[in-house]
Amino acid sequence: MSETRWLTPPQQRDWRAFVDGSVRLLDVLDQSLKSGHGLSMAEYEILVRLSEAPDRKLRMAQLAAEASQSRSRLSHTCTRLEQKGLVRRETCPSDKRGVLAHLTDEGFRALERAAHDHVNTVRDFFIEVVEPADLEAIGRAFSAIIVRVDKSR
Amino acid sequence: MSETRWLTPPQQRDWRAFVDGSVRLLDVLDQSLKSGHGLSMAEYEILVRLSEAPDRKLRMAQLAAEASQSRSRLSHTCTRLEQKGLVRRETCPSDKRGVLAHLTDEGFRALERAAHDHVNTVRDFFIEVVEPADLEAIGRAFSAIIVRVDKSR
DNA sequence: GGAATATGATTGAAGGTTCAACTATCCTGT
DNA sequence: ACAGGATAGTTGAACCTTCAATCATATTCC
Repeated sequence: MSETRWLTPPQQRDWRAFVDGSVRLLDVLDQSLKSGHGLSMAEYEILVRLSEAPDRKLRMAQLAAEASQSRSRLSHTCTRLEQKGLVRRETCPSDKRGVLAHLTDEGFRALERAAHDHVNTVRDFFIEVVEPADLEAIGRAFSAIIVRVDKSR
Repeated sequence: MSETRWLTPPQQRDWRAFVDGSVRLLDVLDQSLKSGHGLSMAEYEILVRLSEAPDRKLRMAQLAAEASQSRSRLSHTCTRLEQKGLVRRETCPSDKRGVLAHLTDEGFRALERAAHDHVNTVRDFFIEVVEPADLEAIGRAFSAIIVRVDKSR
């Protein structure tokens, strides 16, 4: 059994700030979306990705990857979004195993409304609070983390 | 109804990198803790805070605040941790409404074991991947976010 | 061509989180 | 002293996520 190599105190401070801060920030965003528009952040992310896809359609697997969700979770969430009328599913013509999720017009309008408030919350609790140079650092750092995590799968 | 002030493209890029990256990173940590030690990250955080508290005891409300959890969630989680024998609860002598959670010796040992692996995962997927200067930026940024979020409550 | 295997997606059950309602104790002002 | 209100924590139900099993279609390879 190898010795544990602890983080240095500054590393530990920074790491903890991230863990606590990100949990709180994502909580604020989730609550604000939910109370204002009845959407969770996970649902919102799905709608965003669909809205940007060509024809507002995406295969389930790709949507899951883009929204950082498991396929199972996406299936359940899509079922709920479908019941709300925001998304519809159809079988993929080129691969009959596949399913295309697509954003309905109602879904698009719901997203437009939610996005307005959401962006303001992101501004108030993130963009305005963080120095521009630190924001860039965050972009760099987390892009690298995404690469690292995806490499490990 | 006011116009939506969208983020600039670089702001949007950085923001999305953070959302995606942090979800994936926290997922990796959660899974690694769960598969290796049967603990969720939320449970781990609770054990850490308790281990650092004087006498390894903390009031529920303070523990909830330090672990960025709701009181309700903490209650449920403590019930599970108690069933595993890692935590015990006792009524607070100075305020009979209050409850003190305290880490058992078994809980402390479980934490020691989990921490060893956890720190290595944090190293592999975070510390080693992020430039030192960017790490400092993250510390600064999220400390400011914590202040901002807590101010809004 | 067809058996074996891989991939895409869904399902149900188990486990965890949130929300609102509730109990109990403590504090405040009169 | 005590009514009213605030604070601490728990609870159960509804909701969401995870996990393992399943079904169907596609691909590989002999």
